[in-house]
This record gives sequence, structure tokens and C-alpha cells, in this order.
Amino acid sequence: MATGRTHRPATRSRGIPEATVARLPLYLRALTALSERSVPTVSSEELAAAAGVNSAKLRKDFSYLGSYGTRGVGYDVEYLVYQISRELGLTQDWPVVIVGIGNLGAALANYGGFASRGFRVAALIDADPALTGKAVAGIPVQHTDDLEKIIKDNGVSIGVIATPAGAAQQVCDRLVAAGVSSILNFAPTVLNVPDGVDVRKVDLSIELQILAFHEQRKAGEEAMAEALPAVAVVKDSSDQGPDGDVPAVMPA
Amino acid sequence: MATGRTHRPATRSRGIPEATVARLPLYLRALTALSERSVPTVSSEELAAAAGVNSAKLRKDFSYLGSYGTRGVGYDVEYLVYQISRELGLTQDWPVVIVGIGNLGAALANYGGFASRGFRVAALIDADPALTGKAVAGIPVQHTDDLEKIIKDNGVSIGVIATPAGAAQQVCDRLVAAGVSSILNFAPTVLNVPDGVDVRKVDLSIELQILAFHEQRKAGEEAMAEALPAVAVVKDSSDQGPDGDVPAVMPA
DNA sequence: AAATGTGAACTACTTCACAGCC
DNA sequence: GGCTGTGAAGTAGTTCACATTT
Repeated sequence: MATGRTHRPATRSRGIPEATVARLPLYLRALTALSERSVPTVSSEELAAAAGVNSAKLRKDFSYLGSYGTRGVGYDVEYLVYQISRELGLTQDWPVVIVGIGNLGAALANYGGFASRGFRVAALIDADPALTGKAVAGIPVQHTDDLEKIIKDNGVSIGVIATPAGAAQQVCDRLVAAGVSSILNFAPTVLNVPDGVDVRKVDLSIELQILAFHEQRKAGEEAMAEALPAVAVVKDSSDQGPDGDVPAVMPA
Repeated sequence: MATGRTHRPATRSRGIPEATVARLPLYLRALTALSERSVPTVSSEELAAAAGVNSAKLRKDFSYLGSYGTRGVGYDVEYLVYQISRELGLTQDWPVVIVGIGNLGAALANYGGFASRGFRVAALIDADPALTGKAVAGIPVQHTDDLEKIIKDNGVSIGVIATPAGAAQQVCDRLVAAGVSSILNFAPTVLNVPDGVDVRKVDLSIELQILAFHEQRKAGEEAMAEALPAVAVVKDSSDQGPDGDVPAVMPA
């Protein structure tokens, strides 16, 4: 049920901000949960809390999609689920291949959130002949030799790379040559791709390093707080740097 | 939630922008590769190319750390590796626990980039008694019952959650209560944590959805280009496309 | 009365372009 | 001449605050 007009074209046209796009899946997840509990409507305040963002941001985000709410009431959950799904392109099914079926590849193949949301694991590919033919998550692993054929036969445009770093660029090149134009890269390496190909990367060790940075900072502040009263903490052996406040203290 | 106000801005420590912090691991990786090839110095241009960023950005990033380069020459690789490592807090060793030893948890436990860079998997924890005692990546899996003791005995401040979504918040609460203040969350759910605790999330399905959005946009543009005439081939309702004709309709 | 949608103000990040040093 | 380091300009993203609508 969706007919009628209401709002003028609103020449917003050119592009939803990238930051907004990155949050839409978050909203969608929260909305799906509400939908499962048969909640009919939700306010920006409530939904924002569920998604872990601030409500002004959420309203602004939605405003890029259109005017889908009702003042004084809120948003219709089902309707919004549909609109966001459509915006994200999840009303169609995306066949995906996973290349590199080690622990990580297997984890991805088994990942349920996959199939549930517009994605279908069309094939698993690995370079190890010993794996060829074996089933992972009920899907037979195929050999890298057949990569191009697999991509083409299945009309795959999204590829997931879960190979070791050393193989990633080569796999990437082959995927792109075969027609893949979006890549999710789990290998800890920078991928070079031609224009028109999107790459997103997920790197565990980078995430941990960012956490370590903040963790270190916290440890430093604690130490500062304790030692603040009289003397400033000496700067250890650190050298230049604009006015360092480097914590020269070990956690104990 | 949101109790003890007045913590630190959390976004700036020594005035290093969060976006810069997020790139430091990238630079570090590129520098490490250069170091292994015994390259003594590198220019901002070269290093930027290796890290996949633009060189002005890289120089600006480094300027937040201090003046570590030499005009007319470039940066000393070893020195920069050390400075960035120190800045990120990687000159110390961070014990990490992984909770939830399914496919993903196992993949993380086996992930080499871990140990190599300042992190040590101190323990693996899972709620399944059948797993208890079994070794994964050479590390025995321990039972969730002992979570608090494990955290405390090992002085763990960084935790990785790789459980199903349903268990994540509970695990998170216990980790935090036991003293963990940085969490890397792989479960597809929003975690609520008190002030002072950092959470970073990695969500496969969100990444895929973002890719799908761009993929759809690409497909739309292609279609527009080849079939400009009136009839569109898209699914039922007309949608996207630059210069929208957004079919705004009201909820039932 | 309640809650959206949005200009305007603000903040964060990026890129330019060039002075300054080697 | 080459390359860094950085103010200044430009761009993207966030938050405020309130007019508007139901």
C-alpha cells in the first residue's frame, strides 16, 4: 500500500550524505526489532535511543529520505522499515561471494544476519584444493580457478575478501575484472581498485589499536588525577611535540 | 545510563583528532612494511600512497604528533614507527579476552595480526560447557562463570565480544563490572555502557548494506544512461535516481 | 500538546597552497 | 630543488532551537 502524493519533489536529489547512509542500517536494525514486537509507531526520541544516536541527528537523517513521519505522532514502523530498505537497495537480493574460507570466511558464511537482510551467499571460493567440494554452512567450496565463471554465472556484484593479506590484491583484481564492483575487505592490506569500484574494509587490528589509544589515554588521566595536587608529572624521555602531557606512568 | 557527568571530552586527548587516531594504525602498517624492506626514509607522498590516503592529510596528521620529518628529505621510517607505536600505546602489551568462541571468535583467536602488534590473547571465554578446556589457537577455552576472575587475574582492560546478539549486553555488563573499559563488539547490537567505557563495533551486515546502497546507485545510473526513455525496468515503485521523484506517501 | 522537519550556528575534518628549512 | 609543516579556505557533519503540523 503505497499510493498518493504528499510532498513536492523536494529537489534534494543529489545524494544522501555518506554519514547518513552509514547510519541507515542501524536504524533499520532497531526498527526491525520494534517491528517484531509489533510496535506500530515510534518517536524520533525513542528510535534514536534504540539506535544509539541523538534524536536531532536521526530526524535530520530521515529528512534526506523524505518526510516519512507524522508530527505529533512519530514514525510508522513498518513504513519506515520499507522506506529504508528500499533506499538501501535491500528490496532486491544481492548475491555475494566470499573468497578465502578460513576461520573468518567460515564465520562469515555461517553468519545469519546475512541471508536475513537482502544478501545471499552465492558461492564460497578458496585456493586450497583440499577444501574444494567440502561444504561450509551448507555451501560447497569452489576452487579459485573458477572464480571468473562463478561471478558471471551468478551475476555477483559484491565480493567479500577474507584471504590472507598476501593474496588479497590479486583476488581483488580478479573479482573486479570479472565484474564485481563492491568489495568488503577483511584482509589487512590496502586494495587498489579502479574508479567506480567501492571498497570497504574491516580490520580487527586497527580497531584494537584505536581502543588501545583511548585506553592508554584513560590510564594517563587516572594517573594525572592522582598525582595532580602538587607537582606536574615529568615527561619521561619524550622529546618534542607540542606541549606534551604524555603520561609517563605505568598502569599497575 | 548517563550518570556521572563531567568526564573528559573523550574525543580529544592531546588534541589529536579522532579521525587522525583512526588513521595512525594504517600508517603504522605501511611503515612496518617499509621497515621490513629496510627502507630508511620515506616521503609523505610515498607513504600516503602506501596507506591509501592523500599526502596533505598525512602530513597534517603527523603534525599533531610533532615534527618528526625532515624538510627536503622525508620521514625516518624506524623513528616514525616508534613514535606512532608510542602514541597508540603499543609499546606496552595489552592483554585481551575474547568472549564467544564460535567461528568468529576462533577466527579472531587465530588472527596473527593480533599478537604481532601489542596485543596478547590472554583468555578465551565461552558459555558452552562442551567447549571448556578445549584449545583454540593453542589457548584453552574457559567458562563464562569464571569471567570476572579471568579479567582480574590477567589485568585485562580490553574485551572482544563475539557472542550472539542476545548475549552481548549481558557479557558487556559483566566485562565492564569486572574492570574492562574498552570493548570491541562484533555482535549486531547496540551496547549500553557507562561513561568512561569505549565501545567500537564491527558489523558485517552493516558494511554490506552500505555497499548495497552504493551498488544500487551505480546500477541506477547505468540504467538511466542506457535507457533514458520513459519506461523504467526497476522493481515496482519508481525510486532513486538523481533528481528524485520520491513517492512520499503516508502510513496507513 | 506532542513531535516532526529544517534553517542556522557550530564543530570536525579535509584540502590547498606556500613559507620555511634542508 | 625537494619536501615538510601549517595557516587559511573549503567541505562535511552535528546540534540547536523553533516554526509547523497533526
